[in-house]
Amino acid sequence: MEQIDKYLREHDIKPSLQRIAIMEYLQSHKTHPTADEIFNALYPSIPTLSKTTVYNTLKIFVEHNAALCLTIDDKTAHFDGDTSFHAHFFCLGCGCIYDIPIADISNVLKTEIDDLTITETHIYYKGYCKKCLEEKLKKQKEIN
Amino acid sequence: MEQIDKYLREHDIKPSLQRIAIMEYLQSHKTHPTADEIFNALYPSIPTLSKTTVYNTLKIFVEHNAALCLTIDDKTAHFDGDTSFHAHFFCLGCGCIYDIPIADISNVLKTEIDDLTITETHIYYKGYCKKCLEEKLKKQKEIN
DNA sequence: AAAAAATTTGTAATGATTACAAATTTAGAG
DNA sequence: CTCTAAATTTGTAATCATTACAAATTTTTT
Ligand SMILES: [Mn+2]
Ligand SMILES: [Mn+2]
Ligand SMILES: [Zn+2]
Ligand SMILES: [Zn+2]
Repeated sequence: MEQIDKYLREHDIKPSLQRIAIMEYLQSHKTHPTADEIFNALYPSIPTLSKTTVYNTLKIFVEHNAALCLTIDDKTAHFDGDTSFHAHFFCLGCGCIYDIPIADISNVLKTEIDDLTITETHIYYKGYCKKCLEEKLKKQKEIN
Repeated sequence: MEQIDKYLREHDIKPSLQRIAIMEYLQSHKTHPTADEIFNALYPSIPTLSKTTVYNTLKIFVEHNAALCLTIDDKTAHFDGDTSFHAHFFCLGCGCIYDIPIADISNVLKTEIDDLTITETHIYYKGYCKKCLEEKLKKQKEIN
């Protein structure tokens, strides 16, 4: 818990009960949760928590590079407490998101393009996890 | 225009006045427009056009791999009539999206991971275009 | 202890997207 | 050509994630 406090300070974020709880949740759950999922998970232990606070806090985390906002899912934003460079897999069936380690491609990816200043690079895979692929094939069969 | 008709048929999409107009717009405007932008652009020439039709049609295009849906912008979906593999740059200031050619990284990117079946691979850069970076620096100065 | 600043909260608004049923158009059979 | 069914389009209402905003609370400074 002291680690979280330190992590926030290192990113110029003043720790508070809510901020610590949200960052602690982000870093201990590698599921890339949505704001809503974080709220529902923390609400029982922090009954005064407001959903607005979750949204506000996540925005602060992202602005201070203490967390990543993933726009891989067109329905809702997902958040990642791991800011190291890695790719993501998004299942079009169930919506789960997995981390995908990526070899060093600094020689392939650009850090500057023409007059564009790059601040973030994202690599996303989309497809179907094992469970969802099986269900999909089963439905295909039923049709034929 | 005949080209569009053929392109749609090749993707098993029955051409209609609206579908042709939307695909024609997508392929002739490399701006990665939103559904709303497409609607506003086509409405003058097709006054009966419904925004629902634009959404429905774009969904069909994506399902048939005749267009790409970009989730790079957390505000709204953008669409791309170019389905060849390329990366995108999204300006966090003005929201413009540029195509970024990408060297062949088939050796780096995966096509199969564990039990995950990949159907799409996306590479996104985020940052600031020249104009927006200058505005941003100007505002910084004003503060200091 | 009082005042100011920062943070949190609850509610209302926003805005993109979807659900749905009616209207229109297209395709096929006779 | 005419009738009927299927496909497509349309308009409106609903959904739902996110944000705006102002009041309440907590923290910091004086
Ligand atoms: Mn991750
Ligand atoms: Mn493109
Ligand atoms: Zn799945
Ligand atoms: Zn810009």
